[in-house]
This record gives sequence, structure tokens and C-alpha cells, in this order.
Amino acid sequence: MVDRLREAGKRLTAERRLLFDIVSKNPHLDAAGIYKLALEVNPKIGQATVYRTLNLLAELELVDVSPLGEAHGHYEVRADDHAHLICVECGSVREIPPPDGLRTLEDLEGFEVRRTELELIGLCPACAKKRREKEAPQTGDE
Amino acid sequence: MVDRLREAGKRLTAERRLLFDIVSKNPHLDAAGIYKLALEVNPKIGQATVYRTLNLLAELELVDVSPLGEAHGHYEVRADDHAHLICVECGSVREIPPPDGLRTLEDLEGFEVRRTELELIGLCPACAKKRREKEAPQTGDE
DNA sequence: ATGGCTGCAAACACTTTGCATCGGC
DNA sequence: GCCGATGCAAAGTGTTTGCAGCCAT
Repeated sequence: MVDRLREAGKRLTAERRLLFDIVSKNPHLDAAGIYKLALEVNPKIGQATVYRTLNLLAELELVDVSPLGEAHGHYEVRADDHAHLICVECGSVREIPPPDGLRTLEDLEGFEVRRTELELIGLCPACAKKRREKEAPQTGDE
Repeated sequence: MVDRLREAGKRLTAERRLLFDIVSKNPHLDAAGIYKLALEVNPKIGQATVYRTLNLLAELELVDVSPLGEAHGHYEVRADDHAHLICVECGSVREIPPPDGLRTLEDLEGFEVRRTELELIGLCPACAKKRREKEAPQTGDE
């Protein structure tokens, strides 16, 4: 994470460290939850910092914003793609890592699927092309 | 849709018809976009009605709220599960229906996937059980 | 020492709610 | 005719922004 910040010419502050740390250890918190945990460590951190930092980390692709069905966006550190089992009733989230992952329905272990979302997020052909043109061989990373 | 409303003891109004129709024909609009289209047909429809109706339709499981990566929630009529190709650059959304769907990567036709989200939305075992207990044979549908 | 980052609070955008009226059943 | 649904506008919630001081570089 340090490297990525440096790369992007951003500064490494205690707040950023803290927030990234919280997101790492708590995969499915929303901004409010992250803020709350942050307050316990640094009582005078501001929510603006939380939002700014999460946006920054998302831009640097260090964390992902996971939409999580009904609820609001939650944050988690970028990792191997995995499935989310999201309960519409209690909001609980279970993760299924990909290797041992979703090979059979039995892996769901009693979870009752109502609907699924498969989102492939990236660049459409046109934008991918534009980006390649715009981008110098080594420098650019947004 | 009419039936589902009836079932739930809800009334069939022109506004609900209109909004459902708009969502049907425009799979990836957000609330604001839906409202805008609705205004063209019924200039005095209120946004509150749009929100209330969309929430109602979502509750009746007639439409889904699709989180769509970076953007805000979008609405679409419930249909066969399909994948979304979401461009982070221009925000375009392409749908891939399941039968002809994502069997090979070539189906992506040049889309450059950066990350994927697989969300299985439903009831965790505990809540599924609770719901079965609470639910009378015929009456209850929350 | 400098410019980016932070905290604070105001601004903003989106969604929900209260109430009187309207209209489906 | 009754009770739910609507339209309007105000309230609520979550997120962003402006600015002065602070701190990583």
C-alpha cells in the first residue's frame, strides 16, 4: 500500500494507514462503520478524511467498493475474486474464496439464493482502446 | 405485474404502470433517469412516487436494484440472471443473457475485465429457517 | 519550508416522510 | 365511500467541498 501511494505521489499519513488497516481487517464495513472504528483509535479523525481516503484507496485500486445487494457500498481490500453470500434478511455477508469456491451448490451450505448478480467491471472495447492510445508506455496509471 | 400487485393487496395506478413500463424498456436507469422519463409522459408525477413505486416493485420482486459497480443503484425488471459488463471509464453497461451467456471469454468481445463481483443474494440458513417458521402456509409475504 | 492532508462545518445530492387531496376498488 | 396512493415540500441521511492550520516529504 505504501508503494502504491508513493507511486501516485500521495503522502503516507497516519490516517491513511489506519483506515487501510481497518478495511483490511474488516472486509464488509461501510463508510460509517469504518469511521466508527477509526474513532476508537484516533478520536479526532473526521468523516471527510474517511470518505476522502476510501475514495483515494479505491482509485489506487487498493480497495474495492462492493455494492452488496440491498445495502450501501461496503469496502474491502482488493484480493482474489470471491463470491459474496448476502442475506437480505439480516444483512450478513459470507465470503466464498474462489479456489475452494463455488464449484457445487452444496458449497452454499444452506444459503437460499434468491437472485444473483454477476458484474464484470472493467473497460469496454472503445474505452480500452482510447486508454491505450492516451497512455504512454510506462508512466500513466490514471 | 398486475397480478403481483393484486396478490399483495396493492392498487394498480397509472403511475405504477408507467414506472414499471419505463423500467422494463430501459434496463439501466437510475431513479433520476426514470423520473425524467416519467415526467415526459406525466408531467406532474412526483419523485416521491418514483421512489415509493420503485421500492414497492423491488419489494414485490418485480424489479431488481442492480448496484452496477461504481455508479449508483440502477433498476431493472426481474429476469433471468444475466451478467453485466460495466465500463469503469464511460459507465456503459452491456448485458449478457445467461443461455448464450458467459461460456467462454470470447463472449466478452473485447471487454477488458478488471475485476468481477459475484453476488448471491438471498437468505442465510438462519434467516431462512426463521422465515419458514414465521410464515403461515399461505398468508404471509412480509 | 512547502504543498498536500486533515478536521471542522457548511453545502450538496439523493431518498424518505407528513399531510391534504385524489382515485382505485 | 373508504382507504390507499399521489403530489408537494420539508426533513433526513450519506457524501463532498471550502478553508485554515498541520505535518509528511
